[in-house]
Amino acid sequence: MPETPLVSIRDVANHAGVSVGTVSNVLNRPDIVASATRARVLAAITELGFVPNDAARQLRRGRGRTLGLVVLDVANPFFTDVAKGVEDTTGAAGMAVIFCNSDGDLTKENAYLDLLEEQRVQGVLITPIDDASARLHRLRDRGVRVVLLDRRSPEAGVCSVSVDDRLGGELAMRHLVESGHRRIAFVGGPHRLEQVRDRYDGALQALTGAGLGEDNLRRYETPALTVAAGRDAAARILGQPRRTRATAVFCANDLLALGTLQVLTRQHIRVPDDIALVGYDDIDFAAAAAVPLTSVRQPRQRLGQTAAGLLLEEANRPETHRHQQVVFEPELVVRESSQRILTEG
Amino acid sequence: MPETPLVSIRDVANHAGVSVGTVSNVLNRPDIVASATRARVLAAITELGFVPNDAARQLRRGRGRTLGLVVLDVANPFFTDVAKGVEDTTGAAGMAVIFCNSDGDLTKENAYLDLLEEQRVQGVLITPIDDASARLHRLRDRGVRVVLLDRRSPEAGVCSVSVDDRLGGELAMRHLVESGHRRIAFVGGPHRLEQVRDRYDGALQALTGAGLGEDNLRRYETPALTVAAGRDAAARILGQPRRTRATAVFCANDLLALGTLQVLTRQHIRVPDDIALVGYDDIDFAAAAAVPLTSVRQPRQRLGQTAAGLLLEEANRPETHRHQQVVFEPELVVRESSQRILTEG
DNA sequence: GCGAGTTTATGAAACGTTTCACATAGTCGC
DNA sequence: GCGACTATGTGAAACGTTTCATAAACTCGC
Repeated sequence: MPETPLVSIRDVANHAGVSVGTVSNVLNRPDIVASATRARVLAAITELGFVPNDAARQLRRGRGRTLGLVVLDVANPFFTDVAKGVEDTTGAAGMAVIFCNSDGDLTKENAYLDLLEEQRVQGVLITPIDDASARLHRLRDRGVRVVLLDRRSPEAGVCSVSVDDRLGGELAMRHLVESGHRRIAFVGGPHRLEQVRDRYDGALQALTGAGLGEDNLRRYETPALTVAAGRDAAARILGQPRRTRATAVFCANDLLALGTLQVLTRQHIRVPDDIALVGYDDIDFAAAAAVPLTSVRQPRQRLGQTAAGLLLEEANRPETHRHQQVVFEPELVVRESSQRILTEG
Repeated sequence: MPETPLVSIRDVANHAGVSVGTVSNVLNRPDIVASATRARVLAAITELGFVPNDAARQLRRGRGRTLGLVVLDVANPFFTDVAKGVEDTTGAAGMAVIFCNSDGDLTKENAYLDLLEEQRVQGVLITPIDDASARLHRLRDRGVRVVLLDRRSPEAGVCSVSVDDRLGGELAMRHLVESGHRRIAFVGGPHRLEQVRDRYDGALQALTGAGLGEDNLRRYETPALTVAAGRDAAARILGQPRRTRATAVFCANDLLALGTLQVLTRQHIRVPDDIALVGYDDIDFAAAAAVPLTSVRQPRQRLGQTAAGLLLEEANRPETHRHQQVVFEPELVVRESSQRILTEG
């Protein structure tokens, strides 16, 4: 297959009998060129099948038309919903998203950040694995705009869009405590993820708020926030002697909860009668689970839209842009997995 | 925030006391430069924090380091698993993926293809909405490599990686017929999606193979392959008088099946006793559903890996590359949603 | 210590745009 | 019919790389 020699702006110019500058003007500021010429150039463009080369434009302009989105796990519907939000906003602005999956692996995260930097993206939306402030600062210093996603920025110099994870943990735990549970398991990890820590801290706070203590909450750390990790954690919980075993489980996300639920069901542990279960994120599948899952809902799509919006604003109006930390509030959605079914009462 | 003047290959050259050509050589063919010089250049690179500009490289070389992936629905775990497979392969090759979500909308699909063309991507992996052969041909003629994903190419000139959807439909339907069902509903759409048509055709074929006819299969067309569309379809099915209502439902994918299941459960229709249910894709959530879902499994991740592999091969060794149509075989995974539970028998 | 060969480095051209200072031609008021 | 505008178009420089023909400096064998 012979590489077809691509047609450039120069070919278009020749074909239309104008200069290259004029063709460029037709493309970028059509209003300043006389309508007759404009029509002629446009005709030449379609006739030759000209497609502008974004690399050349980018080289000249300094930055490209893409932005990077770095998430912890593509397979997690939470992130795909966020991605959808991002895409809503960028698509409307004619920009493209380079989608990167760090998979919770610092090496991959760094590799992708390098790559995005080489692409001279407009900016990066990232849910970092750890605080990584050094790395992110370096990015910023090189002119790459950064917006933290699902993570609150500790400093004023960076935009961030997040959900109040402490509050979310608090809501979940308060609900369990009010349902009478006193031996509760927290499933989540790795601990270096801020979301996990915050949700745990929130849970603890609800506990002490109710006059209970740290010994009412047993923590099961997982290596990742996945269904498989949830299954493992459930096995560990069930390894406890029945009399001291937790009567309720709060999982740091829905995937963990679904994994946990699978194991419980398979072992004929009744949910919620024997063990109550609460997840986090309220992904669409939570409601469709074996036992519909109580979960803490986050505005996933809005998270993405807002983050992309902040980035675009920073890119397009740097002079008026003020960095801001947007924090959404989560909401507890109670379903069957955490409350006795009424018909049985 | 002042745009930091980025450091270029020329700055590195000056700093290291060599020519720009040499720096470029260090970057691209380190073996041909003397190790002392190489070390000096490398030192200068880290010292100045030099990051190569991929746009410039791309401009010179003709094509970039990215490829496009266009899917029908980001929110569908089937596609995120495929994407993960793609990423496995491209990541290892140091390439980036521009992830595009056509959302089943032809306008969006076209917009993204334009954008990818302007980016001068190495190639495009796409699950097209319709056959769109004209559009894809134009792409090919302009030197953009195309690999069809989850869709068999009708012509020899294009690589494709797919799963035998007719066979999948056949497996599902044969299973239901053998379980004694005679009034079966097919839920799926839109009809212009080839996957949907093939799965339906396969189902029909199993039916006639069993000596039954088209009137045993009632079709419920959906506007999309989503959970919400599944809920609507279920409502329509339940709108039928009980005596003529289907006793089994075959859904063109798992999202539809999960939506259907939700409605059935909420209406206290027992699955599988009152209505049996079979899905398609065997996404991870199928096994974790309210009633574990019988489904037709596809090698999702391998689909992505293979497609990306073919594209890279075509890009790197165009002379030896032969276009091929890879077709995987699906596999029926029987779970509770389609068979009476033994303990009840 | 010379010619042939090898290794290593150089510098300029080219890639396809955008941008900007400048040229040209037309319009207007008087 | 002149000066001052305005509207429109031009052409070359610049962006940061890669590549390639060529130069310079070594290394041999004799």
